Amino acid sequence: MPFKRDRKGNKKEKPPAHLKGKQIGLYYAQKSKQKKELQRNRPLGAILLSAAKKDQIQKVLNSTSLQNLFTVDGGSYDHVADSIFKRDFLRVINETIDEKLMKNPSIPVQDERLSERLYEEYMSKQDNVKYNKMNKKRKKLPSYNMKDEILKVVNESQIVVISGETGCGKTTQVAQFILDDFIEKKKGSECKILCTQPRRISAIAVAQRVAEERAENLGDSVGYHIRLERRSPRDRGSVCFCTTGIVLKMMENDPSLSTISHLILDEIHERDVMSDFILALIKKIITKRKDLKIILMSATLNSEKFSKYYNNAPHVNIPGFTFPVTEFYLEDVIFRTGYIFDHKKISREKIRTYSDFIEPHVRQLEATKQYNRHVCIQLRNPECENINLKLILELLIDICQKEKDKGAILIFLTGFQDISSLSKMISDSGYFPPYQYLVFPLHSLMPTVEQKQIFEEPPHGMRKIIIATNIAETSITIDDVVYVIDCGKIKVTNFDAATNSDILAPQWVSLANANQRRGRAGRVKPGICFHMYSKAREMLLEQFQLPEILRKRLEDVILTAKVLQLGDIEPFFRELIDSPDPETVTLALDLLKRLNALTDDEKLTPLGYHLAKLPMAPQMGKMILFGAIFSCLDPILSVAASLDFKDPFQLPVGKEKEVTRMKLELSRGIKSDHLLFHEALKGFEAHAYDYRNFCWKYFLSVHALKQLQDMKKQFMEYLHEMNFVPDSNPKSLECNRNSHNMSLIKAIICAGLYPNVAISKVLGRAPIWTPNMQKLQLHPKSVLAECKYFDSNILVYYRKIYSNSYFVHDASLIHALPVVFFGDKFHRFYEGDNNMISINQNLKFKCTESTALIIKELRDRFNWFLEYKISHPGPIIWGKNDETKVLEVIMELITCEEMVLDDNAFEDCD
DNA sequence: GAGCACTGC
Repeated sequence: MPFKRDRKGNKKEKPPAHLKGKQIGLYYAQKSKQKKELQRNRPLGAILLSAAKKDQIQKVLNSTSLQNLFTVDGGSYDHVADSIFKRDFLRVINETIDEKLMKNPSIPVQDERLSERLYEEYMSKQDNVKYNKMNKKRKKLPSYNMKDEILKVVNESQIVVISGETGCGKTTQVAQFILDDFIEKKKGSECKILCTQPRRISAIAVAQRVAEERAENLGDSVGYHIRLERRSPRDRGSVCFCTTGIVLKMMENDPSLSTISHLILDEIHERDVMSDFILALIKKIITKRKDLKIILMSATLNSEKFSKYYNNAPHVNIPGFTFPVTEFYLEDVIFRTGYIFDHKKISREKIRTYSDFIEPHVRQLEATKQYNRHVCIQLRNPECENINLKLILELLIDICQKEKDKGAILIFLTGFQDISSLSKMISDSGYFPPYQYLVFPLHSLMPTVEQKQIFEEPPHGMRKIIIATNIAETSITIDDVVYVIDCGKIKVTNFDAATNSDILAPQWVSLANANQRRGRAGRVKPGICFHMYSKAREMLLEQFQLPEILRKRLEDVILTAKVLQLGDIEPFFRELIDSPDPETVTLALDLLKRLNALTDDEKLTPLGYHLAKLPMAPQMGKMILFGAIFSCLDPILSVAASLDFKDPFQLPVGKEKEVTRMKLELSRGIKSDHLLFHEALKGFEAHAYDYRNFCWKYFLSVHALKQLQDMKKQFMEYLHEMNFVPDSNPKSLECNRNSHNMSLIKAIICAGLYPNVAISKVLGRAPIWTPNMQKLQLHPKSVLAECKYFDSNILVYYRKIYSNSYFVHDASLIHALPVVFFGDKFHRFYEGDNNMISINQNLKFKCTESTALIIKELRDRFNWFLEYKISHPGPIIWGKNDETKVLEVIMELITCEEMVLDDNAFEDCD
């Protein structure tokens, strides 16, 4: 065979002599495609079971009679023993929400004595000094002037849209107007208001503020309810501020919100999935509950859209009040700083597109002589549209030297890298000595987000500079900001149905974002905002960011819809304000069917029913159910909570290397980010008295760990309520018989995360690939990224996001058997003389015929058992009867495999 | 030799 050598000197096959020019290229393309195909088809390894082991398994299989317990009967579930589970499950799959609403009418509460008492209490408060002092402040709010108009509209119609900008006071006042009106009319007992907020902190903060205005403590007429935390107000004559998710969960049991008189949905312009979802549910509810009042509150910009959605519901607009903020654009910044942009090589086409866009604007500037020639030349350079940290630094220096007001400066950037670089540039520049400037990088991963200092007034003679992501747009509010520098970009994850993956990319902000950023400069006095984009660019900005429902995977949303008994998904999605892409819907339905959460005709399975009830992504739900069955819950709860909420590690600027080192130390050589999360929580929970030192040492967020610990408890309560565990303590012995078995825990992680499997072609080497040979990279934050040698070629992961390339953010190295036992679509086949098995066609393993048969039987037996257990929830009783024998065999195989392969790995290393 | 928007049950 003819060879030639490639650039690296390796032998390379020559193309046939008759091929010329382009054909040679095509020949090589074909070759590489074939090579990829070959790799795709290559088995990942061999599965070996000794004859003695097989004998032992066969004995267990012969001695148990589990298959008699369960026969599938075409969806009627007659075989399922009568139980609470069966009753609830059948109701959810067979009844529609409309039928449920009919059965659940509201009972108006009229308690004259209570109303009288509430009235007396309210009247006596009118002389309260503190109350009156607060009232004076309230009366200055723009919304206060519109009290009568708001009450009139709310009285006259079932649905009202109230719009107003920040500072108008709608969030704190509207609920109080309604409540006080009821009380004054001696109808206080008939009023029970629920008011939603999109974020946890705002629910608490608003409740505290309102209680203060009423000169009361939380728990009287005002309370809050967020996940894992609540201060309920009195039952009647009250307002409860809660997160949107809480209301959605309430509706699972009581879709008509039968005890509520008023539902206020605040900040609906943010268009998060949950509030969009509730908006659609309201349409169904209002026809059955004519007495329920709905008040929708949004920013002014898109309030019309909501009014139209409800058949032109009446709309009240409240003028806002903030201090004026002067706006400047890139033109002004270039003028001020005299900055000169570099010239970078870009394609001719991009130059032309840019020039078509900017030329009319620059010509106009030239004609009006608003700016000098320099500005016009610079604007014509396409480079001026990229984020330029040097220019931002020069602007910052200019502000500090020339502007008289010494208020705080807030800079919006897109991500960790930029924030970190700009912080370094600021301290290296020499213009910002630490005794005059307090510089705070602000990012969800940075420890500064938990520092009080950011909110406080700086010491005399010092000035705050905050460099933040969009976290400072809504989540974190710093009052004394006077200058805002807005880079004009924002990072957003979009789900891409074509590649079935999330894409994280910077894009231009929407006008709504830009307004919000600008508004951050005018909270206490007049401010200045610098937008780092031209007036021409502003003309092209979208009004709003894409609503979340168009950017997300839809598995969770579909499960929620199912458990709310909304029937077929597509008709319901069509009723939403914006309907998601059908392709994304299909992908989500397919995955739910593969997880065995939905049947082929889109009905919830018993497993799906449990997954829908659990407050987490379905993969994590499956994981904790398996953790309960295999009695290794505590570690699995830690993993599930961390993956579903957030990993507790922080990343201080400039400490990247050290964080990596400490993570490796904590992971003790186990190649799994998931087990690292478990170690973090284990350490935190073990150091009851000096957890702060532990957290400090390993760069862990105390706040995040506490919340994760609470989530574990909550998950346990759900499992207990579902009757999968005997009590609700995550640490209880019955639930943790096997919690020391790391191989088992990794196998259960695999059971939850499957089909998110990645493989490396060469044992122990990066790069890694999807089974369909898409190239992946381990994210540098993963402990596996540092790993020089893998002792297996299979790993499972939860998050895969495309940014510069496809990054796997968290991973665990696992061996073959967990995939073989817990993966779907098991096949046995021959390749030549070799007996093979495959999972989902794309993960192949060699093995003998008898091994394949015995594994298949074990798998079938386990799946029977699983299906039985899921539809007959009850704690597993170990060692007493047949049911645990199959589990024990599987566990033993999984554990042995790891030990054998570890030895092989050592030999390979030598 | 790498790099990580933000919420929520």
